[in-house]
Amino acid sequence: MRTYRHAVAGDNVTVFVPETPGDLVHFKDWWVHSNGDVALDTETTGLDVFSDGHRLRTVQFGDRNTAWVIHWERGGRFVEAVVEFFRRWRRRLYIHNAPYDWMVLCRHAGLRLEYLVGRTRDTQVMAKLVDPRQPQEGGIGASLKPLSAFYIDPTAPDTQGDLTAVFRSLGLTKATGWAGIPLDHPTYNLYAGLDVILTARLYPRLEEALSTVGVRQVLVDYEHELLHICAEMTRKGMVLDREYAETLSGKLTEVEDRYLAVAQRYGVTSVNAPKQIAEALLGMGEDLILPGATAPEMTPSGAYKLDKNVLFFLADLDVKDGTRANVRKPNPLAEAVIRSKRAGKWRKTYADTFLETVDPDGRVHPVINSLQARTGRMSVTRPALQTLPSSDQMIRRALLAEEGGVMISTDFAAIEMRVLAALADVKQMKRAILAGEDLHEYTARLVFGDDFTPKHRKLCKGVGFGKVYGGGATTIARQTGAPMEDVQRAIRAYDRVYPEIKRASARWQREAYANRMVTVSATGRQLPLDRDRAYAVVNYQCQSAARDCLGQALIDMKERGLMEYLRLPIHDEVLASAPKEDAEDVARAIKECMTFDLFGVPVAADAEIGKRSWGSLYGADV
DNA sequence: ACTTTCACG
DNA sequence: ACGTACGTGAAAGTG
Repeated sequence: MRTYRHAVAGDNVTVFVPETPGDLVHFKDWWVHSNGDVALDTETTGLDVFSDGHRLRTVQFGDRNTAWVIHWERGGRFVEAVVEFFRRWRRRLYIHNAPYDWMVLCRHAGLRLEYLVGRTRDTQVMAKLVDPRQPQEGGIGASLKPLSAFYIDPTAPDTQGDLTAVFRSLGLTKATGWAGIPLDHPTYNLYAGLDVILTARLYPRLEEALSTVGVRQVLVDYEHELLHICAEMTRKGMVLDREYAETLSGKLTEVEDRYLAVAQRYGVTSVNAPKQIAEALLGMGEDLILPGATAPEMTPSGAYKLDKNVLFFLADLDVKDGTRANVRKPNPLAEAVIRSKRAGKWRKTYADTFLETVDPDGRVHPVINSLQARTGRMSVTRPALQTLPSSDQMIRRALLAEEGGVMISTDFAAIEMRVLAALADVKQMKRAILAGEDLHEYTARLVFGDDFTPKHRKLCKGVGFGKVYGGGATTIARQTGAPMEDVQRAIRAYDRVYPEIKRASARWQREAYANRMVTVSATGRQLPLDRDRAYAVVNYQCQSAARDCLGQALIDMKERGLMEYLRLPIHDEVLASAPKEDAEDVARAIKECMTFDLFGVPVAADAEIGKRSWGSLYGADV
């Protein structure tokens, strides 16, 4: 038996690494006689759980003073020792970022997700419920290292970061190190063990912290249900039309190169280098001043701003639909940059990522972070399926329903406005929603009278967004393109018609100041505000409550037996795949789960049934 | 590591 | 007193 000793918060802790079947007997003695819960972690060859070569290397178990690193990779009795633990263990498992280890153990140890889910408390979820901010926003950070440093021991080692240094000393990289480091490497084993000891120590501290800030157990349980649902969706994944994706990648490369060649004629070697492009454009006699402005717009660091707005204007194209704007002479360099850059982004970020992440069965498994944003919103990575272009079906066309199935997309109708009406108890708004009116049309009529125009409606929609986002007249004018006077008039009228919004904002801000700058959501979520952006409280309240509407709807869907159809949550939308003949029923059931009362405001949803590809729900049929 | 840009809700 | 657009992930260039 290898043993390693280390100090954690002044205590001597021990990491045991069994080397013989005889050593494994001691491991069993430990867990059989343990009378508490244990922390669990795994080390693998990489993050790509669903790829062909992915392997499980070690499984670690521990309490606050002891860790056992079981070398699964050795096979035989070592594998049996782990399997026996899971067969007999009936108490809690503490896991930091559980969905990853769930996937690993399901795939490599053949465990049932339900078994693991029922036993797990995820310390990362608990930490995010105490403080959902990312480190760059002033939070502690959700990974084990900063949390351990904060809650347990400021000198806790950076087990991941320090290992990267070890990888380098062995001639390995961050990418190859996890697979290539020898199984017996002392640092690897010590750190593998420390991770579970730290997780075991983190759990009670987080329980304390949750109770101190007043997060109720029901919210913790609800988050764990969502963790499960999202893990099921990740595990199931989505069918990729691989041939289409390959062809698409090729076609995009072609476009990218063709327009890069045009840009090169003007001395631009990279379409992603704004500095070069600005220089070339100035050399062509452009002043980079947008209509209505008196000087070129600059970035915070003092460079010329050369984003889509500027480039589309220079190319005389409409930013929204890409058609000719006919307001100036098109600049050919600007147009080439737009086209090459877009094709490059779509290829690299989407088409190629599909092909890089697809599993041997032709499925992609997006990682769904069920509790990611500081408002509680979910995020999706590898690939980032929440951000596929929607202006064109080209990219979404690559993702398919199951064979013989169709895609169903169901989205909440104006969820954030409805949530605002409910949370702030906006009387007139509630009345309009209950009467089934188009909210922005209703507002336009109240503000501009019965002879309001579509422009007035658009403006009122913009003001509504402004209210939800906390924007002012300047931004709303810029976003809607409406004249400043109209915007100001609409805002004044809006405040008259819906006075409760300002009152709620003031109340939420006041309460936050009295509560360590934290506003508490309708579901009891802690939402820390930035001191210099207290106005964002309206957005945090709305975005967060809307996220919980989606969360509750997902839980209801699972309870109604719809889990197998669910593919992806997209903030106010749920994407599903169902057999053609069941599509109507599934769509209706999903829609019912997304239809409910929220403090007297009806929350509604619309379901759309497409064809086999996700793209069929966008633009022309496929 | 930071900045800029762009894809989404 | 007044006004402030919100939340993400990803790629590439810059220094």
